[in-house]
Amino acid sequence: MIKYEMIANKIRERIQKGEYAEDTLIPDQVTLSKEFGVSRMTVKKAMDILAMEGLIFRKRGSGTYVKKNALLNSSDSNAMEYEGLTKQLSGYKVEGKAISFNVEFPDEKIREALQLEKNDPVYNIVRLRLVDGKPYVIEHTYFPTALVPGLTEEILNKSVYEFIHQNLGLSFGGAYRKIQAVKPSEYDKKYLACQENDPVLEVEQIVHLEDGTPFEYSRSRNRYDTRSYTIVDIQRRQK
Amino acid sequence: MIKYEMIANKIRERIQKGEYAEDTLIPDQVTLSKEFGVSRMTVKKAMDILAMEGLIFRKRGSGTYVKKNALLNSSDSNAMEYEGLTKQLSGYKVEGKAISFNVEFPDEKIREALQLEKNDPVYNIVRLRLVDGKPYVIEHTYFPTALVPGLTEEILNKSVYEFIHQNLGLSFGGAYRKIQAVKPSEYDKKYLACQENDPVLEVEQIVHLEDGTPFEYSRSRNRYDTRSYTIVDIQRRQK
DNA sequence: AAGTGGTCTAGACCACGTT
DNA sequence: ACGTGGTCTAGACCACTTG
Repeated sequence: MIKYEMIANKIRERIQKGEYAEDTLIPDQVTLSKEFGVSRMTVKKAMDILAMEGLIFRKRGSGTYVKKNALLNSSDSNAMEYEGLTKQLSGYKVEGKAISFNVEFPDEKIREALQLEKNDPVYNIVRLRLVDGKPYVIEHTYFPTALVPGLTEEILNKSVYEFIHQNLGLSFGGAYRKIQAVKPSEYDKKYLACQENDPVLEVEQIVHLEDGTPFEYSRSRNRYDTRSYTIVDIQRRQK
Repeated sequence: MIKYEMIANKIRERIQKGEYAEDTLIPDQVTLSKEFGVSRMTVKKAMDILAMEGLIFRKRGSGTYVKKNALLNSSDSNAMEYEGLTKQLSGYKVEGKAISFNVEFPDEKIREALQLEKNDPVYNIVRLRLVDGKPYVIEHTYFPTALVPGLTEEILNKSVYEFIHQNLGLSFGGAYRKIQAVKPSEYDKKYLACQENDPVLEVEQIVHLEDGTPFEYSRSRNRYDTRSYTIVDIQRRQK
C-alpha cells in the first residue's frame, strides 16, 4: 500500500539475493524513481529506511552503496534480543511456570519506576522459565493494576502484551533497560539451581506505553551460562 | 542552516522549558509551518526527529502530544552508556594504564570477528582503567594493523577514535555488542582485584566503519559492583 | 562540468479521530 | 463535516565528489 515501504522491501530483497552486491553502488535515486514510477522523494524515503537498518550508506556526490556484511547485520533495525541456547531453541521444549501471582502495595523503588502514588496497588508476578526441563530465567514483574484491569493467571500464560494490545487498545512506546552482573540470591539458588559462586545476569526493565506512561517494571535473572544480551547499534545521524 | 533541524531544536527547547507541557497537544503542523514560514513537509521532518528522540508521539486524526516523562527519557535518541559510579564521576580522578601493547596474529575467533585473512596481523592492547585509584575495568582490544597504520602507545593514551577520524578520514557505522555475566579469570583477579566468587560483567563489542568494515574487536571486563549497562530503546515504527 | 544525494516547496489526496 | 497527521508529486536549488 505505502509506496516507499514497498520500494524498500524490493531493494532489500535485491540486496539479500545478491543482485546488488555488497560493497558496490546501487542505482541512483533518479534511475530508481523512473523504474518504480514514483518521485525521487519517495525513493529517498525508501533509502532512509534501508540506511536505518544498516544495509546501505550514502555519500553525497558519490552514490549509495551496499554495506559490507550487510547480510550479517541485517537483523531488524536496532533489534535487541536475548540470545543463548535460545538461538537453536526450535527443537526444545519451552515451559513457563508461575511461582506466585499477587496484588500488593509496591515499595518505594517500584513506585518510583512506575510513577505511582502511595496507595496504588500492583500485580506482582514471579515466573520461572524452563527449557528442556532446565531452569533458564526467573522473571519478577510488576504491573499497575489500574492499567491492566482483569489480569488473570490464564492470560499470563498466553501473552500479557497481546492482551493489552487487543483488549485495552494500548501500544508500546519503548523501554529503559539496565544490565548488571550480580551474585545469586537465595531465590536464584533455589529456582535457577545456581551454585554459590555462579554469577547471574540481571536485566532490569521499565516498559512504557506510547504516551510515556510506565507500564511494566521487571527484573529478569538469568543463568550466566545460558543467556546473554545482544545489541545491534546502528549509527543514524552523520555530522 | 538546515531548517527542519532548527525547528526541531526550537520545539525541543519549548518542551524542555515547559512551554509545551507533558501530556498535552502541541500546535498542529499547519500552524507551525505558518509560524516558521516553511512548508508542512519541513515541519513534519522536524517532528520525525523529536518522535525518534522519544519526546512526542502522534495520533492520526487527533494531533501531536508531548509524552509523559519526556524530560526523563530525553537522553539522546537510543543512547547507550555505561553507568556506575561513573555517574557522579566529575570529582574523581580517572586513570588509564596500558598493561600490554603487541602486534600478533589473531586466533580464529578474532579473525572471524574482524573478517581477516590468515596472515593479517592485529594490534592487541590491554588497558586497565582506574577511578580514584580503584580498578574499574580491563579492556582487551584488537585493531587490524592494516586499518590503523602507525598506531602508537601515545595515541592510545589520547583517543584512538579521534586519530582515526582526523588522520585517516574514516567514520563509524555502528557496533554489535554482547553482554554477559561471567566468572572472573586469573587476569581479572589480578588487575580488578576480584574475589573468587565476584561476578564480572563482560561487554564484547565489534565496531564497524561506515562502509561495514569491522574495525575493532574488544572485550571489557567490568567489576560487578561499580558498572552496569543501560539502554534506552525507543519504539520507532508503529504498525 | 556532470552527476550524486540532501533539502525544500506548494499543493494534493488519503486515513483516521473528534465533533 | 471538519481537522489532524501521513503520503506523494514535480520541480527547484544546494553541497559535494568525481572525472
